Amino acid sequence: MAESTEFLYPAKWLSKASAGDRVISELRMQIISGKIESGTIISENKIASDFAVSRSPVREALKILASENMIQPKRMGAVVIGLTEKKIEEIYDVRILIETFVYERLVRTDVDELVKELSKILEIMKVTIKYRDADEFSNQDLLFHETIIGAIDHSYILMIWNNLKPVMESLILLSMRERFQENYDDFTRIVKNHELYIEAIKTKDRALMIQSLHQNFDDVQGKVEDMWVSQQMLSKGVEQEND
Amino acid sequence: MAESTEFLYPAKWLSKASAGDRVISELRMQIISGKIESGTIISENKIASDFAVSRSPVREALKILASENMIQPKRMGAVVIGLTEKKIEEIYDVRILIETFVYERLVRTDVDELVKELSKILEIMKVTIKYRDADEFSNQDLLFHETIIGAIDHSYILMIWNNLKPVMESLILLSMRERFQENYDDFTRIVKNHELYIEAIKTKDRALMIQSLHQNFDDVQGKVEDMWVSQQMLSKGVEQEND
DNA sequence: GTTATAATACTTGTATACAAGTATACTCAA
DNA sequence: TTGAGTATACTTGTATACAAGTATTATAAC
Repeated sequence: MAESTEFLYPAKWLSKASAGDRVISELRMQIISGKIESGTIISENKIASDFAVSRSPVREALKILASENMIQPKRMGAVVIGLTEKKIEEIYDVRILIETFVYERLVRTDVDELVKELSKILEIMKVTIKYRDADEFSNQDLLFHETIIGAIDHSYILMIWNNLKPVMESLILLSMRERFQENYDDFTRIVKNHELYIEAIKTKDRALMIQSLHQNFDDVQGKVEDMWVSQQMLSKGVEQEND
Repeated sequence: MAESTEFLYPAKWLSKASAGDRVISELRMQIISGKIESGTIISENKIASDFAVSRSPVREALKILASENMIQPKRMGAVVIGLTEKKIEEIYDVRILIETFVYERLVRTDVDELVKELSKILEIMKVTIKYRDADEFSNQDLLFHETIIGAIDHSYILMIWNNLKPVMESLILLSMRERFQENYDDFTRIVKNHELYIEAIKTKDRALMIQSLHQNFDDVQGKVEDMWVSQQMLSKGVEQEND
């Protein structure tokens, strides 16, 4: 195991978290970043000793990560799957699917409160950009979309979001950290996209919505993939087998 | 706790299952059937003693059920949520959403193999109807749709299905058991709907697909709700609070 | 060298013990 | 009767022990 003592997941987001939560979040980041290569075989005992905790919280973590398709249980141990370009595209397929669904509901309701809330989040995002806080920017970016989704009261659409969210979070964290370093100018465009998004919701202009939705995702997706591919290159990505 | 020693979940489906799996499946059935009323407060210890197992498998079960929105964790214990009419509608919203997405992919691929597979499943369904095997019919019904969804190779659409599946399974099991008793004639219509479904996939007739999809769900949904409402009446349904 | 069998070192699933925290009930004072 | 403070009986989170099963390795026979 790599000897870096650095944690990838923001420590401040784990202030009230249990050991299990820490293992889940950090392990996910290590898998998605490629620090743990796909194809690696892991076991409860191995992870437990790596993180210096007992099997109980680890067991919990592996169950979660398996449900997120980050690892695949075998008869003995589990093989790390991680993300591929294809999977990242699939994640955005689902996001477009559910956000389109949500928008169709939103046009039939009062969105004043939502628009105000989104405007607030966007302003906070601008501040995080100004102070180059990649982690908090990622947090607010996710919150922006979660707020939209939460605005329609739909427990199963929300369930999909909640299942997708952790992987998205890791992906966006890694992407934004890189872009704050390498492509700071990206953020003016991201802000503009989000403004467009709010405008589409406010005016209930379906065409504008479709446009901003795809523009937003196409932009993010391309960049996330770039980041991801380079990350994988660094850790000489291993081809996953399809059991 | 009710003194019935009868299990709601088919025992034969649990032949190779762990104690944890048994607790998950049976607990889910008891919640959805209303045997455990919504609003009930449960704890790991309580369920453990009810099922005569230790806390370890129960802990696992409650985590799963929480992710399915069947229970809601509190500071101490968890409150049983269960299903409402609204939530059942929401489940079918999502099914229509993903099956429509899947269909759009299917029209662009070779569906011969899939159509053959679906025809086989449908014939098995007919046999289970003939022999009035409600549980196996439910199994094949779910398999039918899972086969369609699995036909496009999309891990995150499949993930949504997998998240939805257990609750669907319980719901369909309860519904079909009742209909085999009370509305046996329903099944000729169900078979016809599935035939239409296969036809829509084979001919790649989008209009036919939309029609059969909604017809299928509208039919099932109405009936499931009827069943569910009457079940709830039996157990004098408790209004859930929205914490 | 090859193959069959046995020993060993893993693996997961479950039970149990303990620690730390939270709600409830009880006691005592006013 | 009411209220503050404490004791008690819960709760979850984690560590650990053990059982049963699986893969690997070593050993022995040919």
